[in-house]
Amino acid sequence: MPTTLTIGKLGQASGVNIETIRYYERNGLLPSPTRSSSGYRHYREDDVKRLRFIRRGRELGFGLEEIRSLLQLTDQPQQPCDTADQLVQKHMAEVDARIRDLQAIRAALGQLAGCQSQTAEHCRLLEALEERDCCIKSGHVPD
Amino acid sequence: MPTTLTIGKLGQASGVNIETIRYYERNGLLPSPTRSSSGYRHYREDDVKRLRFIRRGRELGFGLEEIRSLLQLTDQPQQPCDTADQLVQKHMAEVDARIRDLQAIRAALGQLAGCQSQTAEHCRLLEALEERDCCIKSGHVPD
DNA sequence: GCTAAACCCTGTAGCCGCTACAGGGTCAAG
DNA sequence: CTTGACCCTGTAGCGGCTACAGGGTTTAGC
Repeated sequence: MPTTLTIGKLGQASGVNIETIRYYERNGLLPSPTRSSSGYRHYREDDVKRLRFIRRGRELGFGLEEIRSLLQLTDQPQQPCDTADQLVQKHMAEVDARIRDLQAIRAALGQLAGCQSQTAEHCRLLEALEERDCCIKSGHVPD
Repeated sequence: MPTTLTIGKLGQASGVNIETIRYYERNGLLPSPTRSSSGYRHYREDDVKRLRFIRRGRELGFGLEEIRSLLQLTDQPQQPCDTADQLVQKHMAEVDARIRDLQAIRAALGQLAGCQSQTAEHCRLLEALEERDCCIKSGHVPD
């Protein structure tokens, strides 16, 4: 059983795409691994951990810069962790705002859906987009 | 009072950034306007309407391709509008899914927030990211 | 008439977080 | 010894803008 992994194996073990792994390396989220004589990357178990950490952070909606900060904290276990908590709080507020925005959009769409008109001329959606001043409050545009 | 608008005035009237207006023109959402002898764009009232239409569509979270379809419908008022309604339904389902994803994330964050640990070593967030298998169900990564 | 500021033009590059090539080299199984 | 699966680098694309750089034009005030 090998103690090192090729990038393909690392991808399998961590659930992260190979191209994404190389991307993380370029961006300094993952340290440059050792190389074989032919230039192949060789990873260790630590890298699997680190990559999983990143993946879970992404699943929670953290940006890569935020994840970078969190990784820095794990690298220095004696550091105070209040910055981590602040990060969570801030992110949570953003998620909440995002949910509210989407719920407003959802409500507006609900009003527009189910148009019974046969032609575009009197379609509820099209009229709403053409004529109303604004359907939703938030200035934030999603997606 | 002029019947035509410069791009700056159009931007003000429609609430859309000048650079964005030019971007929409490049992408065929807005027709190429007439030009003055010195090459300045000159717009008509119709363009304000069209641009507002686009802006409202964006505020509802539609993509530019979807908005393109909707604009096509408004250009042909005799067309049936069921495609518009299908578009709304589809988009609404996506918004719903997105809201559910974010609520799952929000719940997971709520569990992690408020860590009382002093050091990163035993921080709740960092431990969660390092050790747990997966915090949330959806494979979809947001933002 | 002249100058300065405010506007307009084109074209290109950057943002985020990947993803998808092209065009090569390497390694392991049969 | 070949075939296929893997790996490498570098670059370009996605969406939906936004931000320049480096120019030209118009307008307001003196």
